[in-house]
Amino acid sequence: MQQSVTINDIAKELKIAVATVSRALNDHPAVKESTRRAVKQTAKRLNYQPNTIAASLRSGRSKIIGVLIPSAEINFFGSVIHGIEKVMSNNGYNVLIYQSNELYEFEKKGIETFLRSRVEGVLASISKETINLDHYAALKKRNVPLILFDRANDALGVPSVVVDDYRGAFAATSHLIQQGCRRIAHIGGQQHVAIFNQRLRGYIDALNVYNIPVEDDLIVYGKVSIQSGKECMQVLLERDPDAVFAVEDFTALGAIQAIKAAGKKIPHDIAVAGFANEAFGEYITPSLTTVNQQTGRMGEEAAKLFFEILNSKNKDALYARKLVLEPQLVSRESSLKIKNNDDE
Amino acid sequence: MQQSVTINDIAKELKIAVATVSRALNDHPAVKESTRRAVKQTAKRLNYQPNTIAASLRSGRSKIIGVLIPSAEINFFGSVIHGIEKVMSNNGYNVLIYQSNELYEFEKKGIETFLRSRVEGVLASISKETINLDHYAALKKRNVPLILFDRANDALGVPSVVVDDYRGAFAATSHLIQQGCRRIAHIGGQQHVAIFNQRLRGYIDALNVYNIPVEDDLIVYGKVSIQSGKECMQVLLERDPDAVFAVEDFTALGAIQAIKAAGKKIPHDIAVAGFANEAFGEYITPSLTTVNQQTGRMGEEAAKLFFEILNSKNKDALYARKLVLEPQLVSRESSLKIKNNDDE
DNA sequence: TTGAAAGCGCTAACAT
DNA sequence: ATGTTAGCGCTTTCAA
Repeated sequence: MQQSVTINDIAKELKIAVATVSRALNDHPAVKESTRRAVKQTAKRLNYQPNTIAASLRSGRSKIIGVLIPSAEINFFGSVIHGIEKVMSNNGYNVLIYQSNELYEFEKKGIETFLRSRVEGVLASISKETINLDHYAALKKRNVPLILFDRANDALGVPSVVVDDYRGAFAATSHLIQQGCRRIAHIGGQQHVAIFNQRLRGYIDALNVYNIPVEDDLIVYGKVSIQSGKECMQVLLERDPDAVFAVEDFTALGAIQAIKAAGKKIPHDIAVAGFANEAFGEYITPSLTTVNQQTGRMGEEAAKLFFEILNSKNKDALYARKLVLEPQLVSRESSLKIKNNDDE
Repeated sequence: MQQSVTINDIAKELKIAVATVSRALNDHPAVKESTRRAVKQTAKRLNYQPNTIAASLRSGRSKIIGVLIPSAEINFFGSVIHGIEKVMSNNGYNVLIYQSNELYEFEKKGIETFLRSRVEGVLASISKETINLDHYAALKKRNVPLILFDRANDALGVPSVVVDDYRGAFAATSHLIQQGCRRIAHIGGQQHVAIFNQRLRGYIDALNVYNIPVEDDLIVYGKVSIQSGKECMQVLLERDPDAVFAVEDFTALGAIQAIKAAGKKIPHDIAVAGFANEAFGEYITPSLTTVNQQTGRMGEEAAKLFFEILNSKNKDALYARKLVLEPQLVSRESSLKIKNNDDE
């Protein structure tokens, strides 16, 4: 950074007050058209760049929001960032990124960083490891709006954008039933993560609705990874399921590998469904039946929610706000035992 | 944002000067241990949060860097962000994100936003559409270090981190030759994008080294997408190649679809290699031979380069700096005609 | 080792 | 429609 042109320079150049320059630059109505033009012209000529830091300090509005995610390396979050940044940048806001790496300590640090940077809002997805939520409460205390996406937690009482995990799981399980499966296993995730628990519930309720007994033996819990999916499936294979609904796509992928290794045919012997609609699902063999979560839209909606809160007088009214996106079943080869294109 | 605790409050509380508080908080050596402790203690008690905006304005150091990428939705860039953010956050720096959406106008806007935000550096990947590079020169003029990654451009004379696209392409093509292929086609990308051009050159040189004639007929240029890959391959199929090296993985995927649709076997009739090591390549059938670009490391190295420049006296000396990461051939089913695990 | 004071660049009363 | 002025919260000389 070198000493740059300020509004002072422009003011001197035109022999007018800095206040007028400031007003002209910000399109304040009470400024003569001719002055405005003159100011903007010299600004351009001097190659003036507004200093948002100074503006922030004075106005108390940083025009920055913080986005806290587990990892930018995960496709899902990259996609959400994409949606968030799009809306923010359309509204003249900047996006600060912080990754928790699924670690509570980092998450806490991220919130502190945001607070120090005086972000005007935080959009966050809670890390898998996080159980204590006090650091989020700190935001509320300082009146910084918090909006959760995907990994939300109702206990915080903040607005959130989530996909209806329950219904997504219900749809996926129902689909497997409709394909004729009766011994449908489930590979679950960490149950303190709300979305994983809801997917389990959706699975159970779908079985109930179809009067299929829920067998504890057919439910195992893993760590949400390819490797874990493979291991869980190896356990399940001994219990002879005719389908498996995995808590997400990588788990499903591991399950597929285990099933293939065991010499069974998909979907003929065992049908498979995942959750998340990761890119690879479309290209593997067999292609993977899954649930689409509308990631890009999730980011956009979370960003919009932020602006709604920002512009509302009665902020508290919005704290109950919860936007639930409808998940979409994407049925592909891994589950289609019956020739049927209804679901696609 | 509400009126928060400032160092003034702490100073009053302890009846000392704000300067002392500032020094204590920043671990300035010339401050008595007891005062430092007292200050930090009251800071904590009053729930003081430093205001980085004020600090930035005064010190002229924002502790923010800007990252400009085409889209966070693309896995590759998510992965790079991951690496960048990791290093930055370890060094107490924050990361501002801006997406160009591959559009020149957005890219320009991003640089302006960064300049206004007084970022201390910019790490960027040039959009595919960008030909005019003046907006980058503006950074140099204002002494804001620019570091390019992946989509670099030597004409700018700024440090960069890239993968050796030429050698990656050379390795992939050589590998196809070693597998016994002789009529190796290439589906290229937009040739004004340096990395695509280098991949073409790597392909050509590999053929030359092995004394295989380069046939113009076997080279077609696409738009770097699944659909484009498919269309290009359909054209190539009429020219009877026994292998195809695609400029990147999605193009390769499209090519695979076209080859399968034509009833040919991979790799027996036509071997396929891509570039980028996208996640799906490992899971498709046949799994895709490709070139790994070390994305996470690319981000880390770019970030480290920034700190090197920041801490160096002779900044100009570093402007020639170019870090070339060695690409890694990942040979998988789509090209392995010979039983041979040497390359893996 | 500490304090006093200036001021980073801007905005927003208040005054004219 | 424009000018004057007082800071926003912090860091950093300079002085003690």
